[in-house]
Amino acid sequence: MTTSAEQEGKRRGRRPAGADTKNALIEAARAVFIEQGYEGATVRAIAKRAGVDPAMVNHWFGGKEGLFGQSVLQLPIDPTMFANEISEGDIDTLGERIVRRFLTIWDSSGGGQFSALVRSVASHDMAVQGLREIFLKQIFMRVAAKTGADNAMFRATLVASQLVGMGMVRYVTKFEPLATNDIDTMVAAVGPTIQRYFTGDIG
Amino acid sequence: MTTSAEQEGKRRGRRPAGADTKNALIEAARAVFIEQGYEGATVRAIAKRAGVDPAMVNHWFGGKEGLFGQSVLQLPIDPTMFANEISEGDIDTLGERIVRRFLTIWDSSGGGQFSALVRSVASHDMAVQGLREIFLKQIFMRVAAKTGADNAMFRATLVASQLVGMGMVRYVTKFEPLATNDIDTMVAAVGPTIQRYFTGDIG
DNA sequence: CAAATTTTTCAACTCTTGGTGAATTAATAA
DNA sequence: TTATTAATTCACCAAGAGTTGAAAAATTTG
Repeated sequence: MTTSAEQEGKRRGRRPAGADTKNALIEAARAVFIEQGYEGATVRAIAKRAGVDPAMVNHWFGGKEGLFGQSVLQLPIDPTMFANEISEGDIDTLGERIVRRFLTIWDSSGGGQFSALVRSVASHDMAVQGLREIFLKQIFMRVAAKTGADNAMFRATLVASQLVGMGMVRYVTKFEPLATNDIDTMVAAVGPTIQRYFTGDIG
Repeated sequence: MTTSAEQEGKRRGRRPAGADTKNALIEAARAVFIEQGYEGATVRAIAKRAGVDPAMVNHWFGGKEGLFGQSVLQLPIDPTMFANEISEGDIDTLGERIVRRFLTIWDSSGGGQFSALVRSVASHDMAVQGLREIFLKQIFMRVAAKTGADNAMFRATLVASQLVGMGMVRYVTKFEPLATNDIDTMVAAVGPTIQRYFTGDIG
């Protein structure tokens, strides 16, 4: 009965306004990259999920690579703000504050955003450079410096290792009960570890 | 001058014996999967590296998937043996023993094997199930049970989080100085964390 | 030796990939 | 209104993917 041209949403030409294709693509890309990784995710699958033609990826982002950078590689935090927030306050509760802040941020996306970042790092070398820059130099290194302890860089990497690992187990592999334990429980368990890495005796 | 049939090493038919194609493929697969990830690694590239025809992958492993399982997903340790080794000895140095053992094992492949596993987990859901089974239930859970502490499963996941994180930073993102610090230094820094997760107060 | 089997290469097939350019339609400017 | 610009879809391409089946050569078996 219906010709292919009659079907709603398949007409050619510019859309009747209000349709934010760019954002739709970014959200779809996040989801698909999370589920499939960089290589596994296809431009076609992303476009389909966004309800848009695959050619739009090229039009708006210059290609798959560009879309990747504009979706997954965008952190949900402002590094400088993060560093400042956790720096101010009692130095003895620094570890607890960081763990709480870390989990609050990543929990808000159900862990998907964290998964995506790990996938990026695993399948895409360029992401590693970005992470090092942001996490280490802009955040942990800055915090470690404020404590005045020696071996600031080593301490920063130790902190990163525990936080990244906690994220892996909670968001990626989802080992129970760590994956669903409430934040307070996690703070009590992991906070002291971070605290020691920053201000304690590490050998 | 030379016809294609004259060139050495390109004749058809069975090879002059002694050529262990299967193993050559497994080793090549490990290398390429490590460097490229599952999707990024091509059967052709693996075969070329092994000096063998791509069709051999199908012949010996039934396809790319099979080769993946027989190469990367093989852990370089025997879980039961590992659990026993670290269980025996002074319970107060349990943490140190685990860190030392963990690093010794994965350092031996230059970290590549660990990277590959992470890549698998990130791009291949089936690997997660395998990891949970092996790491948690067969190793850490068993050890945690021996200590007689409460919350054995929570403790096991905490241990896993710190070890996985250490592996991520040392082998995957390679943040310095943690990436190249010698094992003794790492044991001194991280050992106490593991020890506390197993036998200490975690909230 | 002859027959059967195993191992290997080769060529080709099909499917999917990311990307391109023209055509089409809506929105906007003159 | 008319002309211009922006947004979207479509059909198609070249490259590369994993896989397949037949042919060829070495080995093993009878």
